[in-house]
Amino acid sequence: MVTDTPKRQVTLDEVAERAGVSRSAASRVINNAPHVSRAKREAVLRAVDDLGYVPNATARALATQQVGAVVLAMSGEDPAMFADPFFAEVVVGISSVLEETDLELVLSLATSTRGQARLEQLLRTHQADGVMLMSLHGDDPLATLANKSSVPVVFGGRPLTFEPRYYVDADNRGGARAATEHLVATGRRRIATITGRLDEGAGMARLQGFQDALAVAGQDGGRVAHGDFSEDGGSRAMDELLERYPDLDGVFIASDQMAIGALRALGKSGRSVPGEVGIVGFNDIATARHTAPPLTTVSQPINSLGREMARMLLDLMAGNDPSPLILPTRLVIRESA
Amino acid sequence: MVTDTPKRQVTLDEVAERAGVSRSAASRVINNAPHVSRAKREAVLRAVDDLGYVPNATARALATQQVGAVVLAMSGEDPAMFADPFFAEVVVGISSVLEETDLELVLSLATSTRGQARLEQLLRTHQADGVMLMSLHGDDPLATLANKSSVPVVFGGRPLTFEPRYYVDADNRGGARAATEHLVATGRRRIATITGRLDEGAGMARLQGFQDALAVAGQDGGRVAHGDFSEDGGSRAMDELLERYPDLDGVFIASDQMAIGALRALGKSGRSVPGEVGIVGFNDIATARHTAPPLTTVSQPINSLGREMARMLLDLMAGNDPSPLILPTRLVIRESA
DNA sequence: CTGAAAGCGCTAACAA
DNA sequence: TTGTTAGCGCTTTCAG
Repeated sequence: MVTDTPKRQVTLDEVAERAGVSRSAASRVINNAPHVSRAKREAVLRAVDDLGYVPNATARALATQQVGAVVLAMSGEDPAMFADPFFAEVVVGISSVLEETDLELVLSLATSTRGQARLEQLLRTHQADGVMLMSLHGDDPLATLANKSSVPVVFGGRPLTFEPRYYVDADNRGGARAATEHLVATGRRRIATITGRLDEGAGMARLQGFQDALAVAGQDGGRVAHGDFSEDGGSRAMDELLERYPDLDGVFIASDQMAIGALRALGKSGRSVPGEVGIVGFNDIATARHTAPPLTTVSQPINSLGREMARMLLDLMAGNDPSPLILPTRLVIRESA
Repeated sequence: MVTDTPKRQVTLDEVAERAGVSRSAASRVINNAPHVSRAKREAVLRAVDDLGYVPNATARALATQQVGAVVLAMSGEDPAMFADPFFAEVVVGISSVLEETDLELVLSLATSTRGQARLEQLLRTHQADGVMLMSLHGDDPLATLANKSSVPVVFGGRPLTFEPRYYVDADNRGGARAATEHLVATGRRRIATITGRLDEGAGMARLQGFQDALAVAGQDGGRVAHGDFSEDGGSRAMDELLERYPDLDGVFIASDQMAIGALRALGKSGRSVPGEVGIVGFNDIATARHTAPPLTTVSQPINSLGREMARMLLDLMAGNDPSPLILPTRLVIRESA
């Protein structure tokens, strides 16, 4: 027979009474603070056990002014974007470090204005002990808000408009440079790029990396078409590129999704990959291994990104002053370039 | 100039004082309860505005005994499994309905024993007003625990060991049946299956659907190999199938990931798809459109699954008694069968 | 319609 | 090492 969970909550007072000690003594035991005699400590523990006492987190939060939760907030107009496996992986990373603590993870996908307002409120009302902010677009008001918030905030990725004090980012620029250098090294001479959204830090950084590499190689970095990270966007951008630069022989594409779209467009135009044009993507999504041909791409340490964000936040909450982090990316060479 | 967020929290008392009313009156206004004169109401609202008052959620929670949060818990031994886009999509669905309410979403990935313990505690201590539970394996102790929990619980998918009172599930059995019927209808006569984990409801249901279809068609439903939903598992299972039934001409595979592995194994063995053997997968993951050949598969309404789980939970929390839901699946015919 | 007062369950000075 | 005493900020009877 399992002890049935009692309907009403067992309070600390009841435990104290049962154990024959004061409430504060009981409290000390629960939080294993010092200044409790061994005898009393054991009595309390026994009472806890008998009664099935479990501390009330809310009451504790009210008393300590600490919520016991951190929030991961992502803003953006399109709810569907969160379905990106990228986020799932980040969450797994974060979760794995939080699991070692007593903090809960609350997820806030702020898409609608309503959602944004809630997030804003969350930041103002100390409903969380810390905040992780991801994927801020353009001049997201959230960024400013977060900055003047009194709770610790760490950014995942860097917004365009300012450099946050605390952030962890992937080396997008370096990854893009490596990707482009690979194109150069394999003999491509008329290289173009399809960018991501340029109102996002990652989109811009990848464009810069592309240009860095071509500048160093002494090649023309002017062949650029704008995409939006989506498959269709990639396809459209590729069409545009093909029309403007029919003789291009290499393309660095700022996301694998776009690269998949581009592959389609390339196929329609009758170009062979990697024969006539080599392409390299970014992100190393699962599908990248199954396209035809398999995609050469840049892999990000997504899980680590989440992990490090969480660690940094914890550090911050502990009163330390951690340094920002930039995580290395890695070129994964497959067959498309 | 933006009003600076004051460091200390503005309390209701301060608002009341500023507005020249009692605290209870102020409280009523905030929660727009009746019995407040128009004049007072406006005075309070003005004070709120002037002071930048925002209610303290924790205090409110303590007073009302309502946390203002629901948790989405997923248990399972492998942290990586949460990286599955499936979960991301479910979360998006849930989030979209929660956004209309004032509830926060806390995410609990209980992988380690530590994590499980925390979840357990969460359930016992009323740290949430409701719980959504997903992907329970075998005889997960969580299931029992959740069942005798005093907070409303809705299941995503059905565990094997018992039929929960409240759940929303996809029609796995029906989907598998449709998939298999398609194989039959396209002339396959020696059809096998690769199952998922059979200690999961979905895995078992898909096997049953397979058998249903073959029984109706009067064919042999005995060609089965066991997989674990993973790509490698699918590949291994396909090898096994090929060895045992070299003449098979169709395979229903309980997940696209496994189907991808199977495709690889089939290629190695020199079989053509769909020429010599037709295959159909399950889930319609993004990659399914890009395999060679593109995968015929069963699509689940994942977003709706999340959505309906949230709705059902809300309903439950409102004191109603909703009926379980089974969401239809849909066969997506591409080129692999 | 209005306000006083009694909690919600826990923590943390402070005094003993 | 102990226990007493105030709170934390909000809600909610219950009289008026």
